[in-house]
Amino acid sequence: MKLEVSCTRAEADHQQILRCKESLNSNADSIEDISRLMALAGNEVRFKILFLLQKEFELCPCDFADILEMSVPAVSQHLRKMKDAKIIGARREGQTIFYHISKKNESFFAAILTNVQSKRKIA
Amino acid sequence: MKLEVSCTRAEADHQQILRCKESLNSNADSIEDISRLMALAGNEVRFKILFLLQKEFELCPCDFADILEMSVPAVSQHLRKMKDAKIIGARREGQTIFYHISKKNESFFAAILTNVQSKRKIA
DNA sequence: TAATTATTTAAGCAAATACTTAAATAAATA
DNA sequence: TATTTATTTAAGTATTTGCTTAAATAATTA
Repeated sequence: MKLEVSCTRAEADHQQILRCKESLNSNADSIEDISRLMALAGNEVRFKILFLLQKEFELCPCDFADILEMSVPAVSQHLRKMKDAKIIGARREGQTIFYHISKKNESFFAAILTNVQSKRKIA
Repeated sequence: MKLEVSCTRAEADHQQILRCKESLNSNADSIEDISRLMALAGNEVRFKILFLLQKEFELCPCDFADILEMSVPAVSQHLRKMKDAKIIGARREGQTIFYHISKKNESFFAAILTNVQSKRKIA
């Protein structure tokens, strides 16, 4: 891949391009963090898990397996990804492990999940 | 995969499970829509494109190629995905095509992209 | 302590993703 | 009209993802 300027159009605004590069650079960490969160929430199964956790506060892997009609290991692997990313947390009660949305990301996902309900009203 | 109830724990709240299933069902369309948006925005390159479009209003494929330091076809394929999903729109000016965030999703992404800046302040 | 139950982990595989390079469109200009 | 420029499209490929099945942990109960 060429690393030179790819476009030679006269109208190209080089100040704008520089400004954009700097903006990406100074926000690099949070851009990476948030796009990672979005990628995790962008899987339909995980999005449903987050949607349900917001409504019910906490649920266990076998609840999810029942509700989503999928295997327990498949659910468990999704939960693990979100737990690794600190999107959700876990609490043990005997053999059962209850998952919940972590405090840290509660408001972020609340803002996104709001759109599920509002969109339904419109439709 | 077994389609039966996967978990036999006595404490399982069958009303809760039913309520969850119904909630997913009645919101199925918007859940699918929004998780699809999230998946598209969850790619770091596309997230950067949206971030830049929010700041600069409109940019062309070769601007993005310069700024993101990647090939024009690679950029173009990301733009196409977002255009197909109506996340962004396009306007032609001679040979140059300028992309912008579509009115429809402007506020949705604004809410998400806000977190980029605020997170930077905290850090 | 042995068996059962809930969950996780690991290996394997099919599908999806994101790039590459080359070719095709489309508009501007010589 | 031929050439250049901006963009898109298409084919090929390596990587990632999300499932499956089987085995491993961990806690409860008989």
